[in-house]
Amino acid sequence: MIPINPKSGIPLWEQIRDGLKNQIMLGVWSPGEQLPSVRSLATDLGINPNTIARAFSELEREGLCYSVAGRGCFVEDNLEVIKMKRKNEALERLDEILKELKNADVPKETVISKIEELYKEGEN
Amino acid sequence: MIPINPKSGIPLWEQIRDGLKNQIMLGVWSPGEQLPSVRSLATDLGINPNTIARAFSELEREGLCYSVAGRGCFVEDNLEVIKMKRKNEALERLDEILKELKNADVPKETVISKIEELYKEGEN
DNA sequence: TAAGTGTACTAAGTCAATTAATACACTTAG
DNA sequence: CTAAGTGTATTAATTGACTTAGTACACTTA
Repeated sequence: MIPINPKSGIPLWEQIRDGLKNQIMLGVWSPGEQLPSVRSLATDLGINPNTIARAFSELEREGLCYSVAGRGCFVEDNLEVIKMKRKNEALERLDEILKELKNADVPKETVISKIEELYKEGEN
Repeated sequence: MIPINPKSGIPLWEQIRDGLKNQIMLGVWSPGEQLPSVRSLATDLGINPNTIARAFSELEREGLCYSVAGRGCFVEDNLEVIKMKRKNEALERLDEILKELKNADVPKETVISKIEELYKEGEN
């Protein structure tokens, strides 16, 4: 069951999206497995089916699942693809920041030392 | 004269803020120099003085100028301080991205090669 | 065919943001 | 001291976006 707090100020569809995302990432639902239907979740949580559908739609946009009209919503078969996509997005943002730092005359060595420092902390 | 487009969807105060920011960065107004007054800009552009004041307030928050009640709004004397602040903000964002990349198992070498590549392009 | 699925369209309600009207407080030239 | 100029605070109206729900539609499959 996904935790819902209507008074939190956070939109219901976001709470549902994040709850499902967590479950998917934790492996509660296996790749390719069908997620609970829009209507069953709606009745379980006592809210409108469209709100669930919105959450599904966002998850699909993020690549975590795919919906088929008349059949249901299924967990993405290959979660590695998603991780790869996120990696690439992060690398693009890195490019942006680096350009900005270069324009601000931050020397290359400063940036590199930041990296060395961070990667030293863990075991990666 | 600052370009204004009321139909653009971008708030007037943001357009004014960005226009003034550009002029300051380009040196149209010298450090310490008094900017046009809230009311003169308001009548020039045909909008409410409060909208101009909002733009000024934001510029002050960003450190590009400072307002004195009864006297006027003046360009910050030391623009280098501002550049330094922005540099630090960019470095903080760099930290965020690096953490994310590390979590996504992006090897240190990939990140460093990105840096080498970018800094090779220009003359910095 | 019937029951289940996702989806599209519309509308109501809420809430935040923008903008303006107005009055206030301060500084300074005269 | 006063008047004209400055920025600022408060309030309100309006607009617009967002969330959510109601309802109907289109598709799939047992």
